Amino acid sequence: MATRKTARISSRKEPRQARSTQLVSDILEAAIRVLTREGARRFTTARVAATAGVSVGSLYQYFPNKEAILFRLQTDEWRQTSGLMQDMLADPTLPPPERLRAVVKAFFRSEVEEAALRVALDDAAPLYRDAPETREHRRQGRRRVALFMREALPDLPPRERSAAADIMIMSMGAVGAQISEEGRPTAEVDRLASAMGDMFTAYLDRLNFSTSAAGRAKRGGA
Amino acid sequence: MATRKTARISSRKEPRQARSTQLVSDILEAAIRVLTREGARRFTTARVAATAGVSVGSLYQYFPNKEAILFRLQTDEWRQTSGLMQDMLADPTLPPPERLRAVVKAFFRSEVEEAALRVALDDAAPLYRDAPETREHRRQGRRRVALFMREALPDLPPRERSAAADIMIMSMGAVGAQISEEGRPTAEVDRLASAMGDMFTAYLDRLNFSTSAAGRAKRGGA
DNA sequence: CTAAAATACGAATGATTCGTCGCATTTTCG
DNA sequence: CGAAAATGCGACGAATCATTCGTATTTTAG
Repeated sequence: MATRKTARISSRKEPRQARSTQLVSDILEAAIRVLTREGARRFTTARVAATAGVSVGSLYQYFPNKEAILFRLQTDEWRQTSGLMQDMLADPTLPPPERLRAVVKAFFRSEVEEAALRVALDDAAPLYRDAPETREHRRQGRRRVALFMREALPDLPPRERSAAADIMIMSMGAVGAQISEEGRPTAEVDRLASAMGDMFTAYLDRLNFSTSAAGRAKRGGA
Repeated sequence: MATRKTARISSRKEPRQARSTQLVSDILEAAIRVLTREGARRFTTARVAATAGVSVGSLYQYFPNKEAILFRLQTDEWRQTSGLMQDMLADPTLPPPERLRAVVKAFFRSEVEEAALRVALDDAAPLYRDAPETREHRRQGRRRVALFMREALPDLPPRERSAAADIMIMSMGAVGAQISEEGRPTAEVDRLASAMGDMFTAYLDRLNFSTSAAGRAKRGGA
């Protein structure tokens, strides 16, 4: 087991002047450039600073360490899709399976959109994966899906329902890491998204069918 | 994009005497220990050598670089499950869906069995991911699944069939990275494996049903 | 305008790591 | 046995990096 030190990852100090605000956003922009163009292995504080046109010292004014920059990028990425997912999963005008399809499709699209960044962040994951903030993000994601599942699979016992949710989350979690080829045609991405959507809905339908059938049988219905 | 140098990963020289054969296996054993106990980040040649009770120089006699050790471990892991999968997927005595369930279950079990090692190898993946040998392994895996799919989804057009295969491979690929908590009870692992098996079979059934129904309709049948 | 606070700088530091090389020891084989 | 080949050793060179700290510059506020 890799015993990690559950490092603190929070901002060192908040930028107060316009100058420093600009500096921070320059650094973040540069960090993305470095990460996508050079990869996680070459993501060094010196390179980021140079790319941003700042000095390392300045960088360390606002980020306690390298992890913090990566974590910030990951957080931004996560926020960017998370809100969308939330809205889609809760949309009351669509039946649950349709919502799920929509979410899957949006997710594939967004993962492919910035494939290089996603892969690089993934490679760098060991650096920030165990941070408490990261855990919190995961927890929230699970909670949202769980809420959706209660609606999509109302008759399933909680234990099986959460297994179903876990499996789907797990499957989607693999997308970013594996779809990452550049220049992949949109049609192919959509085909894959559609396939995963089909798989999920087929699964949901079967779960609902078998439990409601069992329920009817128990209650003496046809 | 991370432009990598597609490093050569092959043995530097073959051990000829009993002494050196032992040395190599000592190194590999130590490598596993270091990787599982210390994690990918602390996996250094010095630590591996020390753990094995050998010198760095000796290590470099039989491995051209650090990647080679990791790659060798990954290959061994892969071989260990690959044969089993192959047999299960091709077993003619079971209907395809049952085979798939069996494979999924076996896969979950094996991933959890050595969770720490899998996760660490995953973290180290950037070091060997782009090696040609690794690509070859992936290619073979896909070919096997494709073969299975031709049997499980005979009526599906090839394009959709391969999308289905990709989605399932992708989903299973996520298991190792995400199921890794230690001390996870076997019951829970099996529940998850079972859920994924259910999902896959529900998907297969639906694909078969809809295409065979469409086929019947086209041919004028009921 | 001026003193204090905030911000920016980047050379220096200390730690880590990979991989090599010349030499010592052990094994093989005639 | 004895020479040649194989194996084993670990100090060392070279490179890379994260992070700090004393100083210089800019902004703010009185």
